[in-house]
Amino acid sequence: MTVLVITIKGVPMNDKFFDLKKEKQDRIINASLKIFAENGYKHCSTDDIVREAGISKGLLFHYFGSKMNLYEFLYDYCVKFLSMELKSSIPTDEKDYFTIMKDSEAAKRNVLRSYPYMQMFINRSMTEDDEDAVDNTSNLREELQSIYDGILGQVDSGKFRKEADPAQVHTMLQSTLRSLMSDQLQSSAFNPDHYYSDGIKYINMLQSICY
Amino acid sequence: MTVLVITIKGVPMNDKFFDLKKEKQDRIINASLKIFAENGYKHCSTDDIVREAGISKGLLFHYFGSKMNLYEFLYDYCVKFLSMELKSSIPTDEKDYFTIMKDSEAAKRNVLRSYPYMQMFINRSMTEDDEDAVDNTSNLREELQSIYDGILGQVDSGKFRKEADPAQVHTMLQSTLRSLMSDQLQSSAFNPDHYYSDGIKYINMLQSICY
DNA sequence: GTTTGAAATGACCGTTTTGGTCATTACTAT
DNA sequence: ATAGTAATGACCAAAACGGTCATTTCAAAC
Repeated sequence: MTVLVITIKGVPMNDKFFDLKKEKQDRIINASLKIFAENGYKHCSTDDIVREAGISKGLLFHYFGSKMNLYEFLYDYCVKFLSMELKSSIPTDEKDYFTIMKDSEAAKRNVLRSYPYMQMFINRSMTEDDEDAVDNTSNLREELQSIYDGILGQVDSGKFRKEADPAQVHTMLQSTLRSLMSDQLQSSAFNPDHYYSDGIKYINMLQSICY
Repeated sequence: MTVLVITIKGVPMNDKFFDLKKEKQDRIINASLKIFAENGYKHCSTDDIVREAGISKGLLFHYFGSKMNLYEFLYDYCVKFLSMELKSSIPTDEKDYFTIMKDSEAAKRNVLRSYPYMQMFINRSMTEDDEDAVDNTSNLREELQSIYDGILGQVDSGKFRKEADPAQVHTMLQSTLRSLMSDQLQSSAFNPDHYYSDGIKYINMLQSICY
């Protein structure tokens, strides 16, 4: 008896996973995201994941079959979830850079409420060094990238004063928000709303000195 | 016959290490810094280090005795090297924030020329999760922190316009420079001077919109 | 309260990797 | 040649790895 089926996206797994209580699904997903995010594919151990999730090792492999399948499932899940939140939070006709970034942060906050380590998982994946892991998620990577590109493509940076280079400002903001999240996730009691309000402060300050 | 002696700083190692050609010393140090920086203490393997350094495993343990001793030696070495460069690059009577940051970047560039992964090693150590590794370097961590605190203590932020909060600006700049370095180290041909000139651009832009 | 089928377990497996050792070899300077 | 140190890498016991499976737990149906 085989328990693996092929999902729409092509990630082999046992669909019975989705019959679990949502809380348990998310506990497994979050534990996996966290351990992968912290150590990368190769140095992430399934023992650590099941310990973090509070489930048995057998169960993890019952649902996902292999470590690589789990990784692919997670990536697919992240791309779907992130793009959904982004699309519903950012109006396609918005052109102001800082407004878009605030909307994007609101989307991020929604993501973090359900999956605190989802953003870190994606961040870490950008420097993934395991060849197989990269190969098996390349299409998903491109899909996510094109969404980000699309959002930035609608920006009109006309309001920037001449001393403020939009590209440099964007790089700075991205770096700042990323390390802000990294720092706050490190601390024991992570709070998405706290992260969000901190992020908005930086965006507002940047806006006030860039316009 | 024991080959381990106690150095001034209290890190047990074989002093004969310093009799090696400087190039070989640095090859071993850089390989160790790189592997530790990429994986953290626990998931860093000595096999990876010797492969990266192009030496035999026996030699590494001949000089450093154990993985933990190597880690402590590296930390000690970094603190000494960083504080030396910082002290010689930043005048104690300089009060302007952006000038100090530029001097600090010049110091960093000098460090990177000899040890490209030194800064990343220290960065990674800030989120080290191995208890023993943290405990055994706690005094060195404090020493380095007090140096950074001292430098920032001499800053007079009077010239900042009211919309630009100095603390927030500093956080942003730190994050930006860190991810700038991280990105460039990722690429195959890392160039300290290239990193430096990129960093200066960000500092200049920030200065022009903060004053 | 018994039956039943799926959910869940964790001891266990073979393999790989780990930090660390040491008998041996290579090299260099007399 | 000789002597002494630099350097090697096969080797070790122990741990960790991804993955399996016989067994147990559990909840719903009768």
